[in-house]
Amino acid sequence: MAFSLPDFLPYLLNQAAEAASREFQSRYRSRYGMLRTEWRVLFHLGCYGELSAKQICERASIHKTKVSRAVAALQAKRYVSRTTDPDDRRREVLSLTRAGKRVFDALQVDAEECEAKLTAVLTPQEQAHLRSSLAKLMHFGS
Amino acid sequence: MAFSLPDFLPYLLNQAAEAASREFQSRYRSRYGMLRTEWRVLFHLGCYGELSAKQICERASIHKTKVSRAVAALQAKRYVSRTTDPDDRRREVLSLTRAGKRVFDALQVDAEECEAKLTAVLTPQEQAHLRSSLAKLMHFGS
DNA sequence: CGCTAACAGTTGCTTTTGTAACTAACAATG
DNA sequence: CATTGTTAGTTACAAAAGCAACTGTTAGCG
Repeated sequence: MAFSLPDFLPYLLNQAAEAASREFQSRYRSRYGMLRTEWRVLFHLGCYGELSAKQICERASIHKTKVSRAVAALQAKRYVSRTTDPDDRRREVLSLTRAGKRVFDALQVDAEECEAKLTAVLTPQEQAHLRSSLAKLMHFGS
Repeated sequence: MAFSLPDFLPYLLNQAAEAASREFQSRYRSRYGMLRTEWRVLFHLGCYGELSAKQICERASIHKTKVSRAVAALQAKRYVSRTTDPDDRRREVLSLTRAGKRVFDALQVDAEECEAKLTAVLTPQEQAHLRSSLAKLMHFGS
């Protein structure tokens, strides 16, 4: 039986992911000069509150050097502040500054618009199925 | 209403795509020293026969510089050969060498194994829905 | 305690990607 | 046919990612 590239899940997933990302990317990039890892870190802090770099790495499965540099960039933009955890001085607790919260709020609106555009091509049932399947695949290797 | 990061499609899609890619990546990387764009180019030629770089760019929506470099790398590995199209001497027609075909055949087996592992976490119906939704999202911006 | 191992995070160096400018070939217009 | 514009593909330079080695801190164990 012939192999079909457009049915190969890693390929299909990647194509869909890139198409979806492009839409949102234009917003955080042009307006705030942020990189992909940067908005992710910002959103993690915005959605879940204070976290250490390590916790972000685990939740998002991003490598620690990427997070480290994203945090440094966000700190340079004054969106994120850090304090050393007094109970474990290796740990740096990250949180959004007021400016960071404002940017998060603004990008949240963009994200919702983007989500609306994407989900518009799917029925509510398709959306539910998609999310459920993606969630299963996401935790694949772990 | 609170924004939920794990329900945000660009994020969810990306996480799932990366998880799925990791599985296959280990194979083409360790065994053939190939990069992501390289296996894609190889598979395009393997699945569809002779193509120009431009055609691969369009089909896979990969930037032309990435394809250019992937083709150069595949040519250096003697997996791909090129001939100038006599009807349009700007055009370079690419095709797999015998060695390239062998590698393609081997990787096809790996791809099918990988696909099987991934689809194992989904029912046949879920798979069908997933593919259909991904296909819709894939052609989003175009 | 003192020693070793593990951990959080950073930095330096290499590889890969992105962007823009380039070459070479064709096409259209006057 | 000259000139201007367009296309296929490459290359040079800058930005970003990956990897390994490093610092500083905590934890375990003799």
